Amino acid sequence: MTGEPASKRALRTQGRKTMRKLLDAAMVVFARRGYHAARVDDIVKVARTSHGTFYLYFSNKEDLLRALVAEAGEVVGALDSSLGPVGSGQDGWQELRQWVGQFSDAWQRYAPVLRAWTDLVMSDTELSAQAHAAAGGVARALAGRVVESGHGAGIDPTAAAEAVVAMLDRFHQLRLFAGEPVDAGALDSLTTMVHRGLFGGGAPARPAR
Amino acid sequence: MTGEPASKRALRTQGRKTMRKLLDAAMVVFARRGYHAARVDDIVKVARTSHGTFYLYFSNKEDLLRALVAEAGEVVGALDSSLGPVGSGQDGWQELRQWVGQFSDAWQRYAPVLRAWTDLVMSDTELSAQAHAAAGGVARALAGRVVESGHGAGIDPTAAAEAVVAMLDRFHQLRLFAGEPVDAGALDSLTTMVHRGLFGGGAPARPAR
Amino acid sequence: MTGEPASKRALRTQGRKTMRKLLDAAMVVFARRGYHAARVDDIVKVARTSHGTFYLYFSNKEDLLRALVAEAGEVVGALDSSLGPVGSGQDGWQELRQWVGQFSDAWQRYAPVLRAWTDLVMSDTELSAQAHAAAGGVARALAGRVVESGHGAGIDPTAAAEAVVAMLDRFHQLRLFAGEPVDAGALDSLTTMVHRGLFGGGAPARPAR
Amino acid sequence: MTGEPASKRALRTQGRKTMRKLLDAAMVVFARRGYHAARVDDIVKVARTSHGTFYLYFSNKEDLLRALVAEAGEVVGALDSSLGPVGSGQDGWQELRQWVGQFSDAWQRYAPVLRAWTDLVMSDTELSAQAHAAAGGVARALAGRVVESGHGAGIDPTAAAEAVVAMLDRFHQLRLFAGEPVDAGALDSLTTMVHRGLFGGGAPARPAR
DNA sequence: GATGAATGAGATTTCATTCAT
DNA sequence: TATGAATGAAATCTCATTCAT
Repeated sequence: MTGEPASKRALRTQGRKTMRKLLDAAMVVFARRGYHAARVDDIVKVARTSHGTFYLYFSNKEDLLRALVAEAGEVVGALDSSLGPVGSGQDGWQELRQWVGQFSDAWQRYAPVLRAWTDLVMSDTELSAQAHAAAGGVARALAGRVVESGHGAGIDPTAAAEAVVAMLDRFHQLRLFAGEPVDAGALDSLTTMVHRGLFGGGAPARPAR
Repeated sequence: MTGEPASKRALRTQGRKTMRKLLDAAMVVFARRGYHAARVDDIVKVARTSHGTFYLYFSNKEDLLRALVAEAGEVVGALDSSLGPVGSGQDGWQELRQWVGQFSDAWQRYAPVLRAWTDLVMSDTELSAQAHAAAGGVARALAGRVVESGHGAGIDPTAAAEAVVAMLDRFHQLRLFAGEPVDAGALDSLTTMVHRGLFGGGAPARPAR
Repeated sequence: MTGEPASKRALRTQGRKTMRKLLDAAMVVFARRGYHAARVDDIVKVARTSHGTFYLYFSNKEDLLRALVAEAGEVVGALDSSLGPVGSGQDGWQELRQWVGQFSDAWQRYAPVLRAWTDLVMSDTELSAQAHAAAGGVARALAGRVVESGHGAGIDPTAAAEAVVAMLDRFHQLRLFAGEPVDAGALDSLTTMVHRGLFGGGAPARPAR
Repeated sequence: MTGEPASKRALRTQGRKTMRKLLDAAMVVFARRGYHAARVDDIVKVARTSHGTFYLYFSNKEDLLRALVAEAGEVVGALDSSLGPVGSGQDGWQELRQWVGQFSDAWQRYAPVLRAWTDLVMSDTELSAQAHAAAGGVARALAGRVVESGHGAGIDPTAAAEAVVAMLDRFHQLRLFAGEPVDAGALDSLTTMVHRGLFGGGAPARPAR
């Protein structure tokens, strides 16, 4: 909280490499133990560097996590703009499905960061609002599509979109932290549920009628 | 790490009262600071008792949290059996809605416990599986109703039910920890979404046309 | 150190019984864990009584140990006067042997107390002098016999006698705390050594000459 | 209870110095208060270092004591091989006397360690056997000389040797902890006693006759 | 006489962070 | 740039002793 992260300094090639080693090591350790249980000692051991070096690049443990969250944020932020219009037909389902897949990929890639983040957020009331806001970015994109689709009658699109993001997030958390995979079939099911729930998607392959 | 003191001892009236005071105080403190930031010292101060007394009843902070989780579990467990058949019509929506409301009430009542629990689970890989299993109980009840309703075509009912529970859980988390209310309107929206998504619920009151 | 041992109070039959239970229980616990590691809790559990009762009879843990030591002291003190004149012949050996045997019996009977006592003495410089003085009583008796025997030329009888007591004490300690028995043969050997060393005892059965 | 930190790490010059400071400080504190009463806090104060530093080098108080015991063990172990053949004449007495003197020097040098060790052993049944085994090393050397001298008839050399070591040990303990010196005269007396008792030593300077 | 709940001083231990080299 | 020894605030936990019933 106090010091200055060295992030301000212009880094030479070697410096960048060391910083990268620390970030990667942190991912590994956060994956293993979460944020609180992760000791700076563990991180520098995995990075094969020293305590002193750590504080050359980050002002403290939280600073490092924020750097990782920022990295993750760039990838996750891409979700804001990658969802096209979602119709009630097969095309709409496909559109939604690819977006869900993208979300899942991003989540899995940064799972340790998200885990650590959740861990930190739980201890820091102030951060909770931020987290809500962050999820909000993605949710807004979705809410827009719901309104646009015209099938959101009787539904508060903001709340619904938030809920969908919450669902995707927590679903991945539960499955992955318990060591169970998030397979394509599960993502199909979630997609279908959301498609029907918010975009007027019909029962799939209800051929006759 | 062990955890056993008080559990073994048969408690008299006074003992029970003191234990209750500690559990309640912990709820308060966990709500304020989360699990990790909560110090045993804070808890005993709120409970107006002493450090030593704490360890008379719980072997450590985690032991106390587990006791609270067990209490919460009884209330949450009631949700397993409180969801009746859900049809695609208005009645079905009502049934689902009351269940969602019940979930929301339980969640809000034990919000601090759930927050603390999440906090702890994040640091303890072993517990993650347990948490998944616990959520599974409620999810199974829902999955059963989905299958029974016959509108789950193209959906893996287990995954979908899990996802709904995940959604309700995380949605409450996001809103409440950010200090925003979970109002009836939002619950209506979630209900509608799920009703359409899993139980063939139509657009509400789409009378004419 | 502070309070008043209730020992002052005149005890009724029931009171005596409870006190006895506590003393016996303490012997058991001291035997198992030594003085420092013995918790008052252990003692009252073995005695099937309560914390409060303990302090009704003893002002603290040390007080109880002193009571046990006093008991042991009566038995050990008998050694002061039970050693008759020790000649250089077979009779002298017999006299010495019976005294050594008596010492051994007393020691083994109060082994837990002696162990606890040693434990306490180690932590309390002030008590060390007392312990020395106590051992001195027995040693003086022995020193007297050495002088009297006329075979102590070139030997400081006080130091020698002290050393013999030290030897008997520590030898028992080493053997018994290590779980090995102190058999008659070993006592015979020690007796012979001392008999030759201080009382002019010859090689046994040096018949001729 | 584990015990490992510093042992693993390779120490630089500074590290060694700090460790030495801690070991020396512990000797001082153990001498003043014994093992149980010695607080880690006291040790670091004497060593003019910090609490945290202590745990950088030792995993706990017991670990430190074991390190000291190991050091003392090297010195004491030298006694195993420093006793030459002991005849029944003046030369034999001299040989024995120098060995006794060596024992006394070693003991006095490590008195605080031995005191602490005794203190710890009293609380830990498991360690008692170890202590017995350690004493055994020195005792075996002595037993060998007894057998070799041919004057051990009627004596179990192992028991006798053990007893002599026990005597030397406890005699020093009693005297030193009580603040009384172990003077040369006392050591002469003990030597004479053992020489006569186990090696056929005659009455000293019984010139005529 | 007896009980066991309550106390709180004090002991051990951890670990994020600083600093001298 | 890098190192790792040193720091010390804070956290956990124990247990002899007191006290209300």
